[in-house]
Amino acid sequence: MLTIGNLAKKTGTKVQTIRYYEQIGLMPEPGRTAGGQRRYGEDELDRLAFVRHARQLGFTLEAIRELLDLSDEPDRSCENADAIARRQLRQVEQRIARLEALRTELKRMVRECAGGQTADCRVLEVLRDHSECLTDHDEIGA
Amino acid sequence: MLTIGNLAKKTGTKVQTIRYYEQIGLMPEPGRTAGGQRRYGEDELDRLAFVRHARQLGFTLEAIRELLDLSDEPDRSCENADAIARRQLRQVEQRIARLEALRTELKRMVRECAGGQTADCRVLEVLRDHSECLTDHDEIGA
DNA sequence: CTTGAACCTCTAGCAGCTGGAGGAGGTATC
DNA sequence: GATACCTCCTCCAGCTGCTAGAGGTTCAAG
Repeated sequence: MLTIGNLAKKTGTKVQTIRYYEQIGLMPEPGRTAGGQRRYGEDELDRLAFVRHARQLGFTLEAIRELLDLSDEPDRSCENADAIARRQLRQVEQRIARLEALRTELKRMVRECAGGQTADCRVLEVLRDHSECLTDHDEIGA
Repeated sequence: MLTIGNLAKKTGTKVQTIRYYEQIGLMPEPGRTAGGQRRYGEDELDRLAFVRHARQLGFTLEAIRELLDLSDEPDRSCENADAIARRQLRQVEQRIARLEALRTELKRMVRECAGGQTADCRVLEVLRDHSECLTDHDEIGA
């Protein structure tokens, strides 16, 4: 039986985060000691590891919820899980493409900085003059 | 003189966002009509365009605040602006590297999905078994 | 002068946590 | 059995960067 602190250590999660997952229903309510402290078993450890791994892969908590539901029904088709993973892959690829455009522009800004005074600073100038850039990469929400 | 709605249109910003920027001190308090509606001039248009452009490049509002301060003092050295841009570039590059690692792993997951039942689903299996992965890319905060 | 769009303020909410206050539980040692 | 000390508990507030809605006012066109 693991305390919440030990579970946190084993999975590289913060204690607060585990309680948060419980609160939003991503983790089950665990057993408690007489004094009211949470105690966890192997099942919970596995589940949390799954969640954390999926988070590291960038899945949203909602997507993870779906994946957990799927993995609770071993007889169902794999298609759904596959679709979720593909969607995630597409999103990652979009983000990479956007970031690469940003990188290009940032590199240009930095390269052209002559190290003079801010009045002539390319960095500031580029930011001021929107027309110099490729415009259509809408980061911001990324 | 621009209404907030027109300013929003010209800069591709939402009205609410402009008011939010004012609230956090990123945009100045503009003049008002007798009835209390905001009216903007060229200065504010330029400033907002600067902010939006920097946001599209992924700068945080804090970084933008610094850049705005710098560009208000044309005599100061360009070094600071350059440092901020370089920092941003580094961050973008790190994010790209992380996302590329994720892409690799997601591709592997998806490629190996045989389309069977969830009991044998590679997608779920990979998420369950942490040992199969390269571990050290800690997305999550990205 | 009337209409209707655009404006106003204020509050609350989103994701995904993180941190702190103030207090109780658990365990090792004396 | 007492003491010390760490971990645990709940509850609430805050972070970034907006976005949405309620409920009411102003402005410009016709």
